[in-house]
Amino acid sequence: MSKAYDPAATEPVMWSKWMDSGAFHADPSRVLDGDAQPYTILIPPPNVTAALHLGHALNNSIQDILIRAHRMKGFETLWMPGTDHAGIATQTMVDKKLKEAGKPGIADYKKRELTGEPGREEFLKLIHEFKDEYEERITQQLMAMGCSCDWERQRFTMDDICARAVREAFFQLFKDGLIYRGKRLVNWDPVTQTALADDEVENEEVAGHFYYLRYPLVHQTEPGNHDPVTWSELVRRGYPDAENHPEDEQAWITVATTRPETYMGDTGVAVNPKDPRAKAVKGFFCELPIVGRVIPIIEDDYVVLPVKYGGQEGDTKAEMSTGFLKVTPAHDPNDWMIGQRHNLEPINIMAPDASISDQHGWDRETNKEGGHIFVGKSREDARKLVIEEFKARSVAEGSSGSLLERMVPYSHSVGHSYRSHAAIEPYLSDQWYCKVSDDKLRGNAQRALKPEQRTESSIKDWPESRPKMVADDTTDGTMNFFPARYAKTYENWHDNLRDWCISRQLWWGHRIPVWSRERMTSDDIEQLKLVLSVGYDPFSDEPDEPAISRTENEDGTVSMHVCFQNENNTDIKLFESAGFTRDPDVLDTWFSSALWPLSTMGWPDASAAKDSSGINDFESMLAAFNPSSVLTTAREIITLWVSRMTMFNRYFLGDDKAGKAPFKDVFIHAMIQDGEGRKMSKSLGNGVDPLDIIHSHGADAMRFTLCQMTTQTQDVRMPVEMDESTGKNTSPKFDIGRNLCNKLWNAAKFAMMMLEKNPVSAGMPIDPQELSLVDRWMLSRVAHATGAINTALRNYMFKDYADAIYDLLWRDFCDWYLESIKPTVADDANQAAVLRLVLDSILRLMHPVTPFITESIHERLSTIPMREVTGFSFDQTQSTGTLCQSGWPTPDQALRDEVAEEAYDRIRSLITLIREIRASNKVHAKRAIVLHVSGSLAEDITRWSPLVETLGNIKEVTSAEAPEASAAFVFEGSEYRLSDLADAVDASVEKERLTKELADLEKAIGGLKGRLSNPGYTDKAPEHLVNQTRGELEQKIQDRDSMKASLDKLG
RNA sequence: GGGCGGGUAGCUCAGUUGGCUAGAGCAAUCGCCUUACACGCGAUGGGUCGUGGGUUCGAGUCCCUCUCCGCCCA
Repeated sequence: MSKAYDPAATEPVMWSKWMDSGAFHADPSRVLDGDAQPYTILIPPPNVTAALHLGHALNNSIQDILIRAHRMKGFETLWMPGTDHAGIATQTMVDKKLKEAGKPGIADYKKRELTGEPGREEFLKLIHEFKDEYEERITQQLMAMGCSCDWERQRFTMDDICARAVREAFFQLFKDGLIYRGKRLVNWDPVTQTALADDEVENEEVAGHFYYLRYPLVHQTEPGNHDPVTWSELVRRGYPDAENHPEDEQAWITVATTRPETYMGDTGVAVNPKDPRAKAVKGFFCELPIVGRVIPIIEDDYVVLPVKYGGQEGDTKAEMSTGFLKVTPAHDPNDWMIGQRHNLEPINIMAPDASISDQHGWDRETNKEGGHIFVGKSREDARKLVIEEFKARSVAEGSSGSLLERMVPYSHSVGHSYRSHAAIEPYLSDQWYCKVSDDKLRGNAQRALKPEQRTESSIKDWPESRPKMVADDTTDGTMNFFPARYAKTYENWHDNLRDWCISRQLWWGHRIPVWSRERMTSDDIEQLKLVLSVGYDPFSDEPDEPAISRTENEDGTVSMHVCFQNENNTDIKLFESAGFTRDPDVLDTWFSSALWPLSTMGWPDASAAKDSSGINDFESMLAAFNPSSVLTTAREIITLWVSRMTMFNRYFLGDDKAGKAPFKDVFIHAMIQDGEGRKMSKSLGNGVDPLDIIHSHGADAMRFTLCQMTTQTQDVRMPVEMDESTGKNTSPKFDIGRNLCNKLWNAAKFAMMMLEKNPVSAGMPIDPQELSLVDRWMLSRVAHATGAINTALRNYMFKDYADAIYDLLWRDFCDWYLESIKPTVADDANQAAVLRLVLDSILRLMHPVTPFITESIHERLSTIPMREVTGFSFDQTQSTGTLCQSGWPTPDQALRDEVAEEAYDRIRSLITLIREIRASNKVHAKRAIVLHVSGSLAEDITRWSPLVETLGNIKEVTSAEAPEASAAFVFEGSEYRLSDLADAVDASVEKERLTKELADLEKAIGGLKGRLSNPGYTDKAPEHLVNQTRGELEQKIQDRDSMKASLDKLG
């Protein structure tokens, strides 16, 4: 074996070995035949937009640890790999890359499409090429990390298998009325020109202004005819302060807005009914400056009262408010609600790119409205122009002050696209919605949660969300978050859930399987019935028939939407010939992600599932592996993903639409930040590439370090440094993992050298009682570590796992066990057998975290026969000669040897004392010294003397009187001496050391005495504690007295 | 505005129901190329546990106040 572990030489070889062994392939029949319990993890499919980052490395290391440990524990494990098509992200990424390369972008392909050329298809081909490249890269990365996925089953959210699931799910939801068409405000991204879901919008604080605009008041005598309202009229109606204005001038009200550019879309002004001015302006109208539209003043208690009229002091909104609110239903969600309540018409004044337009709902010319100067301006330019124009005008000719009353700086949060980072425009459009607020979706998601993780306040607001928990229920109350606090995030999300906008105006994604025809008259419908085959009723609800929904329009016409279950339905052509066209939009990426637990298992039709690689054993996958065991993911997608998977899994897998949750546990891992607590990102340049770390430190080193970092907190920090020699980012934290691997390598090298000298021969299991102290101690430590690791795995405490490995390998095995057995192992057959067994166990316990190095060492170790120790066995697995399929250690409780542990701990304390003296007297490591023992413990020490001699480099343990030139120490109350430290012992060094130790003892004695003289303590503290304190004090006094005696001798 | 996480040694983090002198790794210092490992071995120094208060015989741990950093939601 080489002097140092070489990951680059080892990892590819071990990887091939695993792939050849077929160890990662899951066999559902073993589960269904009862040969093994299933253990399943579905990979959170990484987006095909980029290579994996360190966060992925962490998440996938964790999953591999869980999978590998359970494989060794005898479970039939399935780790389902795959990637996500990431609709908007991928499409914008490809568009950007094309533009950077000077090639035509999506805008050009859209033009082609308009001229009848194949634009959409051609562009999708380009995205597919991009996807293939990144999918390959991601796969390579996961393999380089050692991820033991079932690679034969790798999926992609847009492959045929997944597409079938999406089609079926959409059809069922559509048919059940849980997908509907709605015209309402969406979060519109004007850059990518698509709608976004609420959770794809990020709020950012933006420094802007509050603009105070004056709207003149008018009477509307008849439509199109209006007269100014004068201040004197307002005085008569009791409008406060109206008397301070010239009485014959036109009166105005002031609205405050952060978005003056939307004023062209105003269709009302609202005032709070509690406002004292409300009565005075009742029945009046406002005339929109420049545009000239006359809009009503309505009363709505949504309007915030200004402080002057009853608003709360200190409330920023009340302090900013004028009491009058311009209502723009088509461009603000709150205004939309007000508009709904008061029948105000929404007027959309923007084009999809957010420029001002009179072509998308603002019928400016027909209504003879002004404002043409704003048309065509971007929303930013329009804002400037509106302000300019208002500033230059006054309410009426001759009146004082401009229409722009004032501007106040104001910073507020504005929604931005999580993809393009453009400010979101609330935009009126027709979209498809999934009715997730329905109890069959939301309710099932809530009820899936374990009762202990629900909060009473949530259940109180919504009693039907309480898990039913009938006997043998495997549906409600089964899902468990780790750490538990994240259940709250999940619960809270559902409490405030709104319907999910699932259509996206993109090309890259699952095309919506709906054909529509808008505004059909009753004649059209009769004609349609004729066009369709004789006897065919488009409104029937038979299986295999398309699902049809109708929306009644205001003008009495009907819009019809037809959803076909299969692409090859012959009726599609019929409907198309009747004027139906396919919806051009695609589905939100999360729609297919939400089906991941189903689509990857061949749902809905296992027998028909067959993918390009020819794998066709989906037959029992769903039954064997759904629900999965655990989902490990990042907290930011608890809502986007975890919730929706739960809804869909339960909805589609239950006869009564209340099936099983898709996973038993949900583990939310920490987020890796840089040393300053910032997110790792490309723009900050503080990211660390997993492949760089694999090259510099090895995959195992990276995995161990990540495992050790994974605590239960929500963020973990990783100081990032630039490696000067490679110009790449790295972190000193990975050295821990590399050093650990090297330690293991060398320990194994040494152990096998010993085993060559003293080969183990097979035979009957050894009775632990026949073993030496140190062997019994070591087995006890393995048993202890196994228990600690099992507990850590059960609770997803990965740091505890890493620490248990570290302590077992480095502290117990290397520092003490190997050092202890050096002189004896070559001649002690039992000891050699224990060494063989312990090393094997350590390899097995470490394997899930550091798979490559352990597999490599195991390959050599397995050539040496193993002789077992009674009580020390391994789980049954489908062994194929690889470590990754070898059994997990299952030591009996009886191997936990308290007596051996206590005795060995005493020896270690004694050795530590001896080493301290050696160090303070600068005794060379090679110089063997003499230990003089006396007192009651002399017998024990003599019995341990071979160990003491080895570990302390003692050449002789004697009861003979020590010579003058010797160093004293106190162990368990008695004085011991070390002699032959050097040719002469420096008395002053000795004196200094003993004096300091004496002072420490005195201090401790003082503390203990103080505690015991406090009656509060002796009366109230538990008796065993008080006794313990008394014993301690006694011991310290003995130590002190011995120490004093030693010091006295020095003079 | 609501919710959550965090503030413990120079750095990264442990610290279970309150109970030994608050721990580990790295870094630092000193000594060692001791025949597995210098990616190592032995030893040493280093902390008012964010602030202020409370409960208790006893608080890093429980309660309250304030403060700073970060995340999520509105």
